[in-house]
Amino acid sequence: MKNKKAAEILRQFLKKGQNRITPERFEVMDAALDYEGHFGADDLYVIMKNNSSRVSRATVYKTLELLVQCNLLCKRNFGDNMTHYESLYRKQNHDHLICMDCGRIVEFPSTSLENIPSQLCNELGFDFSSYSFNIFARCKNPKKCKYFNPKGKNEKLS
Amino acid sequence: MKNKKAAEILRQFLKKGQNRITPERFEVMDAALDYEGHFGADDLYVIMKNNSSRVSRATVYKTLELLVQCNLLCKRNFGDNMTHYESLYRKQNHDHLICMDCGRIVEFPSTSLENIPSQLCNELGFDFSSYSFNIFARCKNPKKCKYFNPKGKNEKLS
DNA sequence: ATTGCTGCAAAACGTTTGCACCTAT
DNA sequence: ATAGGTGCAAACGTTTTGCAGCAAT
Repeated sequence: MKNKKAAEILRQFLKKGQNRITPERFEVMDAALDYEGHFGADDLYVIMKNNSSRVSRATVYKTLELLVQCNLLCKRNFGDNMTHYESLYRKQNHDHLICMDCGRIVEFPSTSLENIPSQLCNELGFDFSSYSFNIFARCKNPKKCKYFNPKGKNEKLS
Repeated sequence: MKNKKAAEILRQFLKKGQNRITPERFEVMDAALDYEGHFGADDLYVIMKNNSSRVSRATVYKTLELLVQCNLLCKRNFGDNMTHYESLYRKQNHDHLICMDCGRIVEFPSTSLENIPSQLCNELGFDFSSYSFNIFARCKNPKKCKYFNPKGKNEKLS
């Protein structure tokens, strides 16, 4: 177990519920927290398999949900109909700009929004939970962008 | 054809490309623009089928993309891994609050954000295309909410 | 006549589920 | 001993694709 502090958070969370403390869950946690950037559940499964882990796809998917519940991860949706996860552990608040040409994801601090979401919830009579703010844009010079993806894989984003 | 002005927009758009002007495309356009609120591509297909249309699923999916391209529709992603479409025709700019208990979608004007997205694109060296701003929240009193969904269908949203 | 569009069914994709076996409690 | 978790494969729901026939240009 590489992330001891996070492991303690997970352990406490599992104890609180009726959840069992299993090695597989910590294995998934380590892989998830070590991942740089945003990943899909299946990506992580493949990575773990390539590192000769024996966890199953089902366990990876279920454990990621647990990690979201205890705030070690968060979910993101960038419009490509798959769930992206991202470590929240030791990270500051930020939002995302997605390049529609090359698929690059640029993070920027959320300062511009600050307390707009919770304020709006109050006005509308809701309890704030979370928000997502994504900007979709294009490299100023896609041809010269080293990430340029001529297939336009992310064309469908919006 | 019910929406004559929109039909003209679509017609011009199709002519500009190498696209053909077919009755099916106008049929999908009418169904889409007449829909109140957000809909999935398959929802629309089923509705059209129930109204004894002969369009195929493939045509509905493809035509919706065309309608997005000519700005009659826009895509939304609320985190449930399916694409929601919404008419842009005669609608003002707004964002969405999604209730995680009952799934209700509340629209509110985008005034609070205004020009933040395009400003940020400039700073980061991108050409602004679009943005999405979703707030996830819960009814202050879910038990009394007439939309209350005890199954928590939208629990996975974030 | 040509090329793009249609409908259909099959495939693809990410994700969830059912179940027999296993293991933490 | 008994919930709850695991791995596997099958099922799921949404979306895309291949293809033969059709229709707009």
